[in-house]
Amino acid sequence: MPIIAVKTLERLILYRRQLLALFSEGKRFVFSHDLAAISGSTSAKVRRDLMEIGYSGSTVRGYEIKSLIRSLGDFIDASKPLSVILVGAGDLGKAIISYFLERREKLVIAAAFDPDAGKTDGLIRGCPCFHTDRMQSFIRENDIQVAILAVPAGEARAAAAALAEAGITGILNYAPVRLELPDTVYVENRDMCMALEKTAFYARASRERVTMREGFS
Amino acid sequence: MPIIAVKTLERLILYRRQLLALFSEGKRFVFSHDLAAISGSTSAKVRRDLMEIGYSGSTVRGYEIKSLIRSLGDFIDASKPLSVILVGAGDLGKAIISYFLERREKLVIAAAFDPDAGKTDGLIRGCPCFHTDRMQSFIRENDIQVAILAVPAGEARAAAAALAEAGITGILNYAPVRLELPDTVYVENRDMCMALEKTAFYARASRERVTMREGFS
DNA sequence: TATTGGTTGTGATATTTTTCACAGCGCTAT
DNA sequence: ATAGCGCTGTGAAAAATATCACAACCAATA
Ligand SMILES: NC(=O)c1ccc[n+]([C@@H]2O[C@H](COP(=O)([O-])OP(=O)(O)OC[C@H]3O[C@@H](n4cnc5c(N)ncnc54)[C@H](O)[C@@H]3O)[C@@H](O)[C@H]2O)c1
Ligand SMILES: NC(=O)c1ccc[n+]([C@@H]2O[C@H](COP(=O)([O-])OP(=O)(O)OC[C@H]3O[C@@H](n4cnc5c(N)ncnc54)[C@H](O)[C@@H]3O)[C@@H](O)[C@H]2O)c1
Repeated sequence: MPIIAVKTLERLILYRRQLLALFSEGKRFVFSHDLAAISGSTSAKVRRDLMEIGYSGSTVRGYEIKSLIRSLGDFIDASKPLSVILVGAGDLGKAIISYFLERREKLVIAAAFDPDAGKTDGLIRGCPCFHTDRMQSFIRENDIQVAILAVPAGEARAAAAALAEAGITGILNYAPVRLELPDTVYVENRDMCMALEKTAFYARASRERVTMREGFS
Repeated sequence: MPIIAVKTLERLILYRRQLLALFSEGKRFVFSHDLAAISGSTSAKVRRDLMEIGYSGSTVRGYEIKSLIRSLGDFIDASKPLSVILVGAGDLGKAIISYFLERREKLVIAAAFDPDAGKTDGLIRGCPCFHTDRMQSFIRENDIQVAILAVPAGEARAAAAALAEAGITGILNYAPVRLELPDTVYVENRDMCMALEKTAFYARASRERVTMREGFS
């Protein structure tokens, strides 16, 4: 039912990044197997993924990087540059703001919101930070669709509900909490504990594999 | 070929978290459909996932939470509590340290490493922070397997290579860079830009879906 | 004791995603 | 010309993952 598979979208986003790097290195064309190699994919997958967005290359030169980047952008990005808001200007929130300042992408953090009086109505590294009271009206007035949620776990559900009520349709959630929201809101969970547990699991598996191999040699 | 599917592992980790919450609420038994509801899964998937780790419940009471948590732990966790190191004590790194201080999990950050003289040989919120020079010997002496990588993009490749050389088998990578490492090292990428682009994409899709539905009603 | 009701564990089936493999193409070199 | 090469686009097969659906189970109840 979804127009495109999640995994395909992730790869498309990755391809675009790698293509931008290639382009800035002066490359103008790329073959599916090269793009695969630098993206950790396979040539067949690359070709299939690009087929998905209706892009065609040449059998002789491969894909023209510039136009492919444009096609990927047409597919991935919104027509207008997208504003997002940050909810929760704690340690993580501040790190996110400073991270986004460096990068000049299509995605910009329009404002941050935090109930803590010490931080409100000021600027965090150039990004305006308002009191949470003003969050919903800001979303409505500026037609914000996406929010990054970096509030304490105990606050996450309530904050997410407020976001959904104000019309947000996508939440990037850093709190280790499952948000239960109407399915009009897309939630992407970035749970650090989960990521670390997963990494630890495969680290262990990897080490055991190596140990086993040594046993054979 | 992998002993367990990635997605299954992710769900198992999630189940455990939800079960811990249920247990602390005083619940002692849970049915597959309840666990599914709070984990965003389905009852069939829950049952299959638990089958995967060889856990059995009762048809009458469901699963006994305490023993299920134990079984999940046996499967997911290492036998000893696992130490991880943090590489790069910048904004993100510091946020990660303070995050892990709050939580008392099986996973502990043993030390941080940063080449910046202003931070070295000191403590960051109680976590020892050493100069990068000492990183490899620390890994070897303490038999560290897992590292969290939060260095600037330009440094990521070199830092990852150093980690791999010292024997790290799992890297949780926050830099927006694809690491090319021998396949003895498991790499989990947590690319924030990718996450945000993905969220924005589905936010847009969701909004369009809603708009379309309104058109029908 | 027999019936009911609601659950698990799991074969069987359906769907999704990946991989295979090759026809067909356009450039190059002869 | 035309043969050869190495690539793309894609149908078809395979593999991975999710879903269905039901026998077997057991406590509660009549
Ligand atoms: N620090 C990390 O590296 C890290 C990593 C992964 C996940 N997380 C999660 O991200 C969240 C934030 O982490 P942190 O370390 O920045 O915590 P923090 O306590 O430093 O910051 C949380 C901020 O949210 C604000 N806040 C509280 N309620 C709010 C509300 N209703 N609306 C808006 N803002 C509100 C607080 O005033 C505070 O400034 C937590 O849920 C944490 O579990 C953190
Ligand atoms: N800040 C965020 O929220 C955020 C989010 C996603 C991804 N990232 C990525 O995470 C990384 C770190 O982000 P940040 O905001 O903390 O950057 P930062 O510049 O604040 O911190 C980077 C730290 O790494 C240290 N460092 C440099 N080279 C090193 C090396 N070889 N070994 C160990 N440490 C080294 C620096 O001294 C600095 O303290 C970047 O790659 C960034 O793109 C950051």
